[in-house]
Amino acid sequence: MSRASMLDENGLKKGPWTPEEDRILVDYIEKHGHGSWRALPNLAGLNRCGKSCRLRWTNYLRPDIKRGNFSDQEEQIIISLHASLGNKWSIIASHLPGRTDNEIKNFWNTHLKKKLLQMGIDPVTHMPTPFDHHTNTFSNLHHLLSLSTAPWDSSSRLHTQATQLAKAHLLQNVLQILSSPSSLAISNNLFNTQQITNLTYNHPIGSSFQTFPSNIQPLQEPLSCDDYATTAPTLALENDCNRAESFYDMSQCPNSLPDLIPASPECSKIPTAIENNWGDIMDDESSSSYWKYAINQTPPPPWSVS
DNA sequence: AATACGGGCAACCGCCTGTTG
DNA sequence: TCAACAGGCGGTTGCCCGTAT
Repeated sequence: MSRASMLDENGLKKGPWTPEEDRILVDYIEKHGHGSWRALPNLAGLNRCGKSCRLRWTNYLRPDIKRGNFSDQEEQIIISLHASLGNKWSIIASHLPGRTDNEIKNFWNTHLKKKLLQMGIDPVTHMPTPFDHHTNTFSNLHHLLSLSTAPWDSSSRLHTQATQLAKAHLLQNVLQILSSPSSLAISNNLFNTQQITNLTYNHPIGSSFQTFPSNIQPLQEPLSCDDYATTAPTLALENDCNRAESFYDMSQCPNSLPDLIPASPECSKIPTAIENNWGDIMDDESSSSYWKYAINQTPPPPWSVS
């Protein structure tokens, strides 16, 4: 199911593996371990380069490879981790037992990327598509709103996600307008624009990203199993029961995830001015549920100083 | 029925990093 | 300190197959 077999300049075979080659490789590794990959082909009697053997083993023949479709939970983990890590497929794969980096990479490129685009999210930045200054429209907002009002299967989370994204999208564009030079005076009455750049909100499909595109979330220390126990109740408080439950469902406490909301208790304090204005812009559900303030600058913001 | 087209994915390529002497 | 080597990683390629025309 791939390129036709051929020989490279060293006479080593390239292209698809035959069942017989697979059997030889598996037999050898089961008996001796892989050891030096470069030496393995000769020792095992395979006319392949070591690299090809390693890839075949790690991506296909390893006994702990999980086959089949990705679950919703796996999807969410991939999206979350990609928002934090970018195309670090091997690290993402380390959080999904039985999945290979290659498999996740392919899944991302063929499925998730399109899915995010359809939802109006840039798959690179994980941010809603920005305000279109040429047409003076909120690109994709209409689409998101139509998604949020369309009939949905009750088992699907997309409905909620689309609603939340539409709200987030609207808010982001409002913020952009407020932060424009012509609106600076107005926005300064609401809050310091420097502070805006550090606002993050909890991505409805499992990640956090900033309202302004200048920064990507830095890699956080992975969550420990205990962190999951504390993260899930937080999520529940945020009215995101599905996601909270999904954390609880990780019964075997899988590999850790980055901290999606980089906020210590004091850091997560939402400034009153912003909170009040959010309330005017957003409804109750989203105004207080999906936003947190991350303090990562010095000096601390005025509202954190009594 | 034949052909064109596009999606999915296994495998390869080339670069980067860590290790060793 | 440096070079050589091995392994790992992300990006890309190209074939197979299902679907549309």
